[in-house]
Amino acid sequence: MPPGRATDTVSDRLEATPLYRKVGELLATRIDEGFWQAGEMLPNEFVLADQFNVSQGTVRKALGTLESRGIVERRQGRGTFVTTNTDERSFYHFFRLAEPGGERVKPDPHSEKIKRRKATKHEQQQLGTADNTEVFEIVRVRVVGEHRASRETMLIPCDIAPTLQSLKSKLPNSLYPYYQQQFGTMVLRAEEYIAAVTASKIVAAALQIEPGTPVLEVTRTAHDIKDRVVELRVSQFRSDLFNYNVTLR
Amino acid sequence: MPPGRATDTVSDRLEATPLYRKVGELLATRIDEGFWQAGEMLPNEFVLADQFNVSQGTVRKALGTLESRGIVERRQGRGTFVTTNTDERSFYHFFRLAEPGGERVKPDPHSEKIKRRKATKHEQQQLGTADNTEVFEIVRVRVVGEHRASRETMLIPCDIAPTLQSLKSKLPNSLYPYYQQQFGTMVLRAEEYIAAVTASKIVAAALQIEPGTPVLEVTRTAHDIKDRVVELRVSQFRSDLFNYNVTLR
DNA sequence: TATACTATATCTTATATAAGAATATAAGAC
DNA sequence: GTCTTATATTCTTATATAAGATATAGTATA
Repeated sequence: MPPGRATDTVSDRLEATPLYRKVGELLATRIDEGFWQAGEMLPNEFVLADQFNVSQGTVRKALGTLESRGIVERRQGRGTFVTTNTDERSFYHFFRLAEPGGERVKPDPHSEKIKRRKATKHEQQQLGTADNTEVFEIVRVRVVGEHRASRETMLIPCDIAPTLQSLKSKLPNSLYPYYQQQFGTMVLRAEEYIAAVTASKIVAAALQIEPGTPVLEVTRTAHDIKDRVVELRVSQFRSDLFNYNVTLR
Repeated sequence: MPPGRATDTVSDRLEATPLYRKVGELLATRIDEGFWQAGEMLPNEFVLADQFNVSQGTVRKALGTLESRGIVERRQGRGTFVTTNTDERSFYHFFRLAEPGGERVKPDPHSEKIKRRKATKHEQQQLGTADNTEVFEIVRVRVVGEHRASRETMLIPCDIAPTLQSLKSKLPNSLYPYYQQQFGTMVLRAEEYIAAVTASKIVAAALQIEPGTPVLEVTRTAHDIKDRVVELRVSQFRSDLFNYNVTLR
């Protein structure tokens, strides 16, 4: 079929979107809705091309956009797979702690508390949810070797992670893989605001440092495929032993 | 010409690189060497295809990689242009200051000092240069409205920016566009390490805050097309009024 | 018979090319 | 000046072929 159909009219001229983008959107929506789950293999390019009634190259280009957004991973000769937020991946993308001027570090969980409460007005606004939203609040301390590294306070709407509190065992090391496995929520983007503050008594106790010591305070909103906010997080990082590392391009 | 030639041997099998990547590398090298300058338009896809003896589609894919690396910008119907590091672009990519939880801010220069000196051993190592490297050291303070926002200390090897000190007028608002215009050096990537520290007397004076106040200290290496280090920079940011913002994906 | 190796078939994504459409700009007609 | 046309550019789509990965069947060997 030639790209420009003979039936072009003004009305569909207005909504002229390239085929590959339409296909890409449809695929993204399917994945968001759990049609294909984490780690699952998508049908091959030719099958998808058949389903959408386009050529393999067009499906290919659509899949390329999903790949660059981190939604799928592709391997020549193997197939196209829904990205699994493994611990590794999750840490690599969303946990930026590093040796000063050097390699990134991977901390271990040390302790955690979880409770259910109502979100404040401000939190509701940040989450983009209605009034009276209930959230889980998780406070977790992490260690690197012998040292306390961070104290994180996470806020997750209950309707996103309904069974979170009934979890009997400890929370998994990384939450985003858990969100994905349990609730089909795929964290793809995080927006962070970093400040230097003095450690409060609570933070100092958690990080085993003197109150008043400067620490990094990182405020984050985490977003899914459709850019919905799925988590609020405020973390304090010990900054004398570790740095926050990021690459700008 | 079909992709796999009948003359394939073991030796050229080993160096099997897709055409579009070879073409991309050649184009990147040309731009790095100043064959096409900032803002200049490249020949169109068909002309380049002719020059490299490949099809338009292959050139197109190569240009796509350069575009995603930020080396060129393309506009349908207009052409492909070497990216100009405008002030806007430079600030947007490489200056991450923002209102807490909100919009990015664009500060103005307030004062600056420049001198020439020998790099220390450690600096040489970070720059990846030989012994006895001479550098320019620039110290600059920036303001947002009435408030001091940052104090930056930049280190640039003299051979990268030979005429920097002879500059009569004030330094331009943003340095990277200047590097590109004057020396053909295109900063594409910056690696940053962020720490929370207490303001020293010098920093406190520059930022007009009390000594001991926590400030953000950002240590940066800036890299060009070929990933050479072209600048070292240590910046202190006032953190009570501003935050460091970054998007992770 | 069981096991290890090897070729082969088949499934997958990747690469290269070609043709036409969409977009921007300049030149020409009125 | 304003509209139309021409021209130059990138963008979209389709097609054919290559290349990578994996399972399977066959074969030799112990």
